[in-house]
Amino acid sequence: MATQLLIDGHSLLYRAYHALPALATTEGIPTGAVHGFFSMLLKVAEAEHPDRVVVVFDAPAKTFRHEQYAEYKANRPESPEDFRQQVTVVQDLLKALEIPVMAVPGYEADDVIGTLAELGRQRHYLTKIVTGDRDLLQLVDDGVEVLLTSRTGITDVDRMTPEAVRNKMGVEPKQVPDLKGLMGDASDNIPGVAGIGQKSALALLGQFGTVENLLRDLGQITNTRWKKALLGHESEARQSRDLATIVVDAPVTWPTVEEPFRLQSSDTLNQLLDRYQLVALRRRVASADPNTSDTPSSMAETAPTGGAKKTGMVIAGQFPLIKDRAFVIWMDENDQPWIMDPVLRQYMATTWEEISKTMMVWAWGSKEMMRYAVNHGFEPPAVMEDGKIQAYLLNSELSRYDLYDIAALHGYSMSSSPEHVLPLIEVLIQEQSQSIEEKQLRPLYRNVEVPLIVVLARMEATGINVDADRLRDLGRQLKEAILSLQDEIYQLAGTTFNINSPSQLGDILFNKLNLPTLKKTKTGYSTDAETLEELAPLHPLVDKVLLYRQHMKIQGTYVDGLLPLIAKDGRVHTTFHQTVAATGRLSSSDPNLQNIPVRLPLGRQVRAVFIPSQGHRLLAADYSQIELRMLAHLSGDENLIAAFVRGEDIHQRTAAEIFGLPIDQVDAVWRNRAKAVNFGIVYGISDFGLARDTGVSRAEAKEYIAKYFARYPRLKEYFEGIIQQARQTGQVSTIMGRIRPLPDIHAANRAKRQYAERMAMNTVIQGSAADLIKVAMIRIQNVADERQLKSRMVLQVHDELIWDAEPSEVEILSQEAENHMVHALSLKVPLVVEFKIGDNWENMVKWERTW
DNA sequence: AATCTCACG
DNA sequence: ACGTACGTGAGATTA
Repeated sequence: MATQLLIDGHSLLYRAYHALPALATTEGIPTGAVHGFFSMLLKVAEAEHPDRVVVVFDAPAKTFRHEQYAEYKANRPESPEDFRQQVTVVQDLLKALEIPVMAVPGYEADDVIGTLAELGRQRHYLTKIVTGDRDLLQLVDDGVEVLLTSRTGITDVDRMTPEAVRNKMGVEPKQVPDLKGLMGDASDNIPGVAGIGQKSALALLGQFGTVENLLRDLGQITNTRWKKALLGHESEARQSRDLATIVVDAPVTWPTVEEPFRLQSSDTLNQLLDRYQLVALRRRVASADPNTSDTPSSMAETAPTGGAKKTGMVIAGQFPLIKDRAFVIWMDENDQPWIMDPVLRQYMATTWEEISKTMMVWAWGSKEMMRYAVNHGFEPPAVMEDGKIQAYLLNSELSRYDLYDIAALHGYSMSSSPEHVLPLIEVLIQEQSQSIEEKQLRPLYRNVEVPLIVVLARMEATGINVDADRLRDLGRQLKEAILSLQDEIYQLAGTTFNINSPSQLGDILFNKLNLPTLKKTKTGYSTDAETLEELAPLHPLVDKVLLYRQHMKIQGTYVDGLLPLIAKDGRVHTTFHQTVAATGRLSSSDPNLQNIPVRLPLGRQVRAVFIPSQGHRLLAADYSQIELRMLAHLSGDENLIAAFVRGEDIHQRTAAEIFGLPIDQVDAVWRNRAKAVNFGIVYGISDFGLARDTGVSRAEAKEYIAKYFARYPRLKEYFEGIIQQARQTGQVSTIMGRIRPLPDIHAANRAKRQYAERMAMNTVIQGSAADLIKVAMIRIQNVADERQLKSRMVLQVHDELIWDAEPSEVEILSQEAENHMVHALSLKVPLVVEFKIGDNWENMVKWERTW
């Protein structure tokens, strides 16, 4: 059976117009919708193999079959100028492609399509109608399908057969006008019957079948509300139905078309394609026609300016990559995507749907692109490979993982011209994949780091709500306090000076006031908080400076720093960095939301400006003692494991063990010392550091450490083993096999060497904890998606996750979160997660599930 | 650009 | 006799 494809031109072009970025030629002629239109048309044509293709537009005439329709046209806001320009471009191109364009004065495109379908039926054609307009569903029958463009995009269609229409609309195709006649259709300006909505209309049609039957048997309606709505409004129902009814006998002649349909090159066409710089289409035409060369004529280059080097990504049709079906997407500094054919050095249009559904994505830094997709309501493309992540996993010590830096490491010195980007990314990913395999990093890469990218992109896109008024108010209070502190300091110093300048402050403290110098820096004497606290009893100015510094810190970093980063949606959208911390942790910047003050009341006021979305609550989940638990597991120390299995207060237990006290005689002082020892253990302990932090003598600190290791012998062996491993292999690895090179482990300089040893010990602990929470984040997000929760994960602070939570979801969300946090990895110690909830990030209180 | 200081885990 | 707690990011000053 022969097939005709009928394209609802206006509907399709309008969809393309909205689905695509506003691309334009170098002369500024808009072409985004044109790209999308033909991308769609050709895709459907390829899939459906039609014998003939006809595109139908509304005629530019003023008279329409229905006056009301003319009114609707007249009332409709003028379509944007850049849209109307593209209608002309599309029509010119269709003409050049020898695809007939039909428009009948006085008739809507729908009527022309309906009539062509009818003419097709008489000629035994199968008709396929491409549109986004559901009115056309009334034409569906055994010989007519509607390919309905989906709501999200333009290259995907729903195939509407009679059965599909019944499922989607709840009525037979023929009943669509009756349905609209009753319920109306706001988008088409069809009034319907007041008081009858979709549910009522479906129920009535279910009983009576048609509007005519319904109006004839009004007496049979039992529902008084419906009866009242219909009585006396019969004419409205009929008129609305007629408005919605597509005519199938418009004065249309069966167009003459070359059969079967195929793309065909011509001089006219090529000139148009060149003029509008439609490279993608030109290539498709060229590849469809063996007689034409594939070389474009003069094509101006339209490159974005600067900043484009930051993140690129490759999208390819198959593996290995085939260059003519690959695109590069640059995310520029404004987070705008530039889709480019790297071979032709030409920017072009394709759709995110096309990328997601049909392309295998290879990327160099894909998170920005995903964040863009999320922000614009597109399904973020599933990334197969991200070379930047690979490079980081292979050597987490570097400070940058920009494409050209890594290329240089691999011995490639490429110019940064666009056509080099694709092969460069391709070859680097291939080379790095090999190394990932060799270093046994594949599970970490494939199961953790790559799936995490989209989780982070979504967290960034979501952002966290901020009470900007409260933040500004805090700023005003701080400003006042700072001015008065400044005054007091100048009074006490007997002079004005820049308190923010360590050298000027040092001059006042150490020369003018003759306070003792306790600690040196590279450039002079230290004035840090630790030093000032020691000096405080000696002069009243010192405390004022400490207080001034606290206020200044809050004002500068958190108030003035944060305010300009509040986006139009009233939220701050941090960037999570996945390739920065050498241990495998995430970091956060612009703003850094992982160091919002919490310890002091003054700083906590900043925390209070972070609030949930309207009607939501903030929910936080903290791992308890995650690093010590991880250490207990990794070392296998029975004593430490037992303490966690018994659910003891670990600092209290440590105090009892190393200070030889009965557990119930451990007071706050001993507990705090033990806590410092535990921190020290995690950091790679030294007696000096411990002494400094606890205030005890260095000799005493040394004794604590000795006792600690005596009580936890396996732990000492474990650390020794880690350092041995570092010496032998030059690296250490975490619980999931993340590696950190430690080149300084053999340094001649002892300080450097010891530093590397502390890094070795700390990295396995910190890095393994980072592995753990990443796994949890991915699983929690997957479950939240499956359950279609409205709650959104918004922050990760190393051992803590925070959600902007829909109140009714808190129970289930916390249950899933706890489950996946506690079971992310199977350890020899139990993991414990504590929940808090609140109306801002400061006032959160412990929360326990009721079931 | 480097240094100092300080916020977080 | 060394010179130290581990991992980050940001703002202000100084060079």
